[in-house]
Amino acid sequence: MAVTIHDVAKRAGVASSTVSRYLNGYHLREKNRLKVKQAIKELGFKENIIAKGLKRSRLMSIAVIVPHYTIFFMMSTSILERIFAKENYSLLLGSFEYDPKNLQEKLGFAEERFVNGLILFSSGVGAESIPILQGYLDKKIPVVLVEQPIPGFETDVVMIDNVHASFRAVEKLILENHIKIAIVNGGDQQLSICKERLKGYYEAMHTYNLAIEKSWIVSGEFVDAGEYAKIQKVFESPNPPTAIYATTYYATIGTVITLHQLHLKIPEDISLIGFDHFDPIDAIEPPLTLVVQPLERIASTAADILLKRMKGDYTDFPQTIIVSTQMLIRDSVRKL
Amino acid sequence: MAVTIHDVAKRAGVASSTVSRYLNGYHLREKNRLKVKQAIKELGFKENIIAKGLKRSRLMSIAVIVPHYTIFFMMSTSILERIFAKENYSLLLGSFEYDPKNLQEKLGFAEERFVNGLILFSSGVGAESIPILQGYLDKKIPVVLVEQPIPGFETDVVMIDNVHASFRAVEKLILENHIKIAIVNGGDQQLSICKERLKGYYEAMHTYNLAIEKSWIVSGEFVDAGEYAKIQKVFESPNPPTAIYATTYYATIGTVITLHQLHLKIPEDISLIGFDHFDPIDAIEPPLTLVVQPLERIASTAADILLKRMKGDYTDFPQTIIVSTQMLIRDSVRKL
DNA sequence: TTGTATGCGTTATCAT
DNA sequence: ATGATAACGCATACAA
Repeated sequence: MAVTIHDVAKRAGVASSTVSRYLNGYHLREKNRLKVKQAIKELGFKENIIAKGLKRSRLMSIAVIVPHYTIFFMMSTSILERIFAKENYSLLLGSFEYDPKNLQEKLGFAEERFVNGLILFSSGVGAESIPILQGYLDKKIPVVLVEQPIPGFETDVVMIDNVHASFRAVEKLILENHIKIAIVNGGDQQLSICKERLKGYYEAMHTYNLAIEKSWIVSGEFVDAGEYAKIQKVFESPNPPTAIYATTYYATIGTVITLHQLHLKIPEDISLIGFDHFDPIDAIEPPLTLVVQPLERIASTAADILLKRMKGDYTDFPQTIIVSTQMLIRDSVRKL
Repeated sequence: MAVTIHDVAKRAGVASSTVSRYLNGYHLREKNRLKVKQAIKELGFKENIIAKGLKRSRLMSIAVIVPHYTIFFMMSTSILERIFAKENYSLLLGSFEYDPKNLQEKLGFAEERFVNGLILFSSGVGAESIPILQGYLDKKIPVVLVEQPIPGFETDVVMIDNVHASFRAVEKLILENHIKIAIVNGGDQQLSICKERLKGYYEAMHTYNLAIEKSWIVSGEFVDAGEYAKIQKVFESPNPPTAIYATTYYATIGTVITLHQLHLKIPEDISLIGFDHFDPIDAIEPPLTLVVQPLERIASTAADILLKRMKGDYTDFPQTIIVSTQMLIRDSVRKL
C-alpha cells in the first residue's frame, strides 16, 4: 500500500488531521509545519486523489467536449491539456459529432466522472441541451462555452468576432483595389460561425458598394475532391473574381489546390486570403495571407475563467469575451 | 446527495452488500435480483465511480500518451476515445513532445490518477523510461505500446511493418517500370519508424538491382516552406527521378505542393506514392496512390489487448501484433 | 445466498 | 492550533 497521511502523521508525531490541514494550506505552528513537511519528503507521500475526491465529489479533471475531431478542435484541446496539466487537472475528452443526443450522453458521462468543470466547444449546440448544461451549473460545476453562446443559457463564453474578422479580410482585399471578390465558405452553413463569416463578407461588400455575383459564393466542407468542382465553377462564370476569401482551414487548402489545377498563380492571377494557421499551410508558396485565430489566447482565456469559477469566484458572471483574430499579412494578395 | 446503494438496499429490502453484489455480477436469489433491479430503476441509481475507485485504486480510465500532437496521433486518440467510451472508460490524454523527462512526468501524472491501463505511442521512447513503465506492470497496470517496441521492456506491442510497407510502395513503382525513384522521408531520422521506412526503400531498390543517387534521398519534417527547397533540389540534379515515394502525411503534402510549384504534373511528369490518408488529402487531384495505415485496426487491436490484460488475462503475454498497411491504388502512378 | 461490520484515504466537525 | 472521530459510497471478509 502507498503512504497515507496517517503514516506521515505518525512519522511527524502529529494527528492525521494536522497533516490534512498542512496539505490544504491551513496555518500550523511553525514547528509542526516543518515536521510534517519533513515527514512528507522522507516518506515520499503523494495525496490520494480518489480519497480526496470522495469527500469533494470532484476528481481534479475538466471535461473538454468538441463537436468533431478536426484539426482546429484537436489543437485547441492539446493546448488546454497543457494548461490544465500545470494546474494538476486532467482532461476528460469527448466529441459529440454534431449530434445532440451524443452530446447529452457525453455530458452525462463526464458528470458521472465528477469533473470539476466543463469547456464546451458549442458550435452546433442547440436549446435541447440546455437542461443538462443547466444541471452542471446547478451542481456548481462551471461551464465555459467556446465559439458561440447558446441562446437561453447563461454562462461564460469565449469567442472570436467572426463577422468582424471576415469584414476585415474582405476589406483588406478591397483596399488593394479588388472589387470582384469570391468567398469559399467552409463548414455546415447552418452553423452560426459560418453564417457570421458570410455576413462579414456581405457587410464589407455592401459597405464599399460592391456588387456580388451569385457564382462567387461557394460553400461546402471541402474535405474531398468532389467539392472542389464548386470552386472551379467560380472561374467558369463570365465574370470571374480577382480575389478569394476562404473561411476555414479546409476551404483554404481546397482553394489553393484548385487554383493550382487551374494554373492560376497566387497572387499574380488571383489573390487569396485564407483562414487558420495550421501545419502544413506554411508549406504553400507563396506564404498565404491569413485570418488567424489565436488558439493559445482562446484556450487560456477559457481556462482562466473556468479556473476562476472553480475557485468559487462568480464576480462578473456571466461574461462574454471576444478574442480578436489577427491578420497575418503575407504574400498572397496583390494590389491591382 | 445522490442515491447510494444504501438507498437502493432500503427500497429493495435487502442489505447494501447485496446491492453491491448485484452490481458486480454476483449471483442473487431471483426474487432479490428483481427487487434490486427495480429499486435501482425507480431511484435512478448510478454507481459512484469515486467510491468504487477508492476500493479498487482504479478510476475507470486509460492513459493515452503520444509523442506530439500531429494529425496521426490525434486521429488515433479520437478513435480510442470512441472505443473506450463504449466500455465506460475515459481517456487521460498526454503528449510528451519527444522529451523523456516530459514522458516520465506524464506517466507519473497518470499513475497518480489511478488509470486502469496505458496505451503509449512509443515513437522516440528510449530505455531511460523503462523503470517507470516497469512500475506500471508491477502494479498490474497493463501497458500496450503502439508503433514500436522498447528494447529491454517486455510488454504487448501493436505496430505496422514499416519496412515491408515501404518495400511494397517502392516495388509498386518499380513494377510500373520506374527505375529512378526518390524518397522523401518525413520525420526525425533518429526515430525507428523513419529508419525502417528508409530501409524498405533501400531493400526494394537493391532487390531489383537499381542504382540510387544520393540526391534522391531527402529527409525533413516538412511542416514549413523552408524545407521544401530540399524537395526541389531533387529535380535540380542531372539525373532526376521519375517517381517519388513520400513516407509521411506531411512529406506527401509537401511533395505535392513542390511539384505544383515546379509545374510537374502528377502522374504525367512524375509519379508519386504518398503515406497516410487524412483530410484533406483527398482534395488533391489526381487522387493519390497511398500507403494507408489502418488506424481503426491499430487502435482497436491495442484496445482489445489492453482490455484483455485489464481483465487479468495474461495468456500469450507479451504479444507483438503487426497490423498490415494497405496500398490504396489510385491515379498518381504512371506506367512508363 | 445474504447480512454485519470494517476499511479504503481523506476532510470536516467538534472538542480541547 | 491540534487531536479524535465520524463521515464520503462502495467492496469484502467473516458469519450466519
